[in-house]
Amino acid sequence: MARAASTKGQTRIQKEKTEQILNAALNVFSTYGFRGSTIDQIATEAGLSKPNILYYFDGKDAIHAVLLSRLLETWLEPLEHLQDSETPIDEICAYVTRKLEMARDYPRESRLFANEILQGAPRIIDDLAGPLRTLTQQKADLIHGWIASGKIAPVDPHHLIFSIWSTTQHYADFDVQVNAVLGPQTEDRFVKAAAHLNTLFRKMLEP
Amino acid sequence: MARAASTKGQTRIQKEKTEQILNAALNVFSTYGFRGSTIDQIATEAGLSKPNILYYFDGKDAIHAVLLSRLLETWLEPLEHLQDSETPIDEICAYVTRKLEMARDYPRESRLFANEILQGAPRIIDDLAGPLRTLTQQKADLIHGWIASGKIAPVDPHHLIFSIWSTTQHYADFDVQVNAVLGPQTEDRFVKAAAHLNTLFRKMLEP
DNA sequence: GACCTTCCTGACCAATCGGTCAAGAAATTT
DNA sequence: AAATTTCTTGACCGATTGGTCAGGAAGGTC
Repeated sequence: MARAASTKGQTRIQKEKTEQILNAALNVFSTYGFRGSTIDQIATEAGLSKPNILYYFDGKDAIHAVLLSRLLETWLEPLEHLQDSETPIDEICAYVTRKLEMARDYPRESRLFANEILQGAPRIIDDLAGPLRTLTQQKADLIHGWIASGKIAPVDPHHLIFSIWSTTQHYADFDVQVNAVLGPQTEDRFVKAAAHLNTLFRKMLEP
Repeated sequence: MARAASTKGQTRIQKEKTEQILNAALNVFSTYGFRGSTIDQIATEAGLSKPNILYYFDGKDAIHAVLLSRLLETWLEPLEHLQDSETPIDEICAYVTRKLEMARDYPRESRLFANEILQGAPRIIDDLAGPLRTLTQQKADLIHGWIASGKIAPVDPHHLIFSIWSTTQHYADFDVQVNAVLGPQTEDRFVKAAAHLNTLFRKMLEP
């Protein structure tokens, strides 16, 4: 067991180096996926030697596992915040905005997730079919309630959620394509995207 | 130069084996990305020996290149078909439907593309910034014309196109997640998705 | 400053990687 | 059926992979 594995009793150096490694690993894994990434790449990126990486982590899998579990913690948070409201359209649009902000501020995490899903999600399939499914079903019920009371237009709640996920994460995962198509005028991309997605979902949900 | 490289004068066996290899390679590359895939994997998948693969193709890169160029040929086709019409909303919805059908019928191609983009699109960045950008700009102008004549509601044409790409491809690229969240009731997924996306874009575009 | 723990690395290992090659097997042509 | 071309593969190569280990350097404690 590597030193950093125990969450308790970390020295100053341990905290620094593990974060340094995880940050470098996030860069590498989010770009090349698990199988396409090497410990050497992570070591170079982190400015450390390979054996030093393996001093803090039990192996390539262990690093990836920490990143994934950290990711899943924060990934579901925005959806968890979706709650009953007198103005459900605003509530949903606020969720869209939050998701888009995450795509803007945490693109590496988004791509790490996308890579894992694309490759069949071997390491997180249980989380998807478990907690994520439960949470999604719960929020789908909430949305269904809004429909039943005529507060929003009738839509398939699950597919609405898929639309929100896909449209927002697109700006992180397909960033290269978005840049290539829009050209070098990069600055207000997320502002325009926010406005666009806001109208998109608002118009769809108006009864 | 491997035998299969010349498009002309292929023998029966050459045609068969190259297709066999490309099919296997599409399975592997679309799942693991370029760097995460190995020639051995492709060989096993194709039921051939590794040297036999390399008899038909000049190397790993060559196989991947053929798959990508084939992909790009067919990938832009649906968007190219988007043309001026008296009923632009129907025209756009038809495009959405076509894209969704491609996600249903060619999920491997979609994932191959997604993997390439996620990994920074090193091999197709020129196609993105060139032909794709030109075509997208052209269709954005077309959409802008519809807006100017009041036939559809005002939207950012580029971001509209992004929304169409992301929502449709989501059902191919994030297939595992969609399955996990929706559960084993898989059959009419694409039917429901089609209906959902139809209302989504129709309501957004109505003036 | 002596002692103990933590930290770091060069050298190394077996396995796998992309790719080569000579030589034999199978098709095809004559 | 002989000659020629096409096809296939076991054995092999150097480079890279994930990972180990002994031993030295640095940090912290008394």
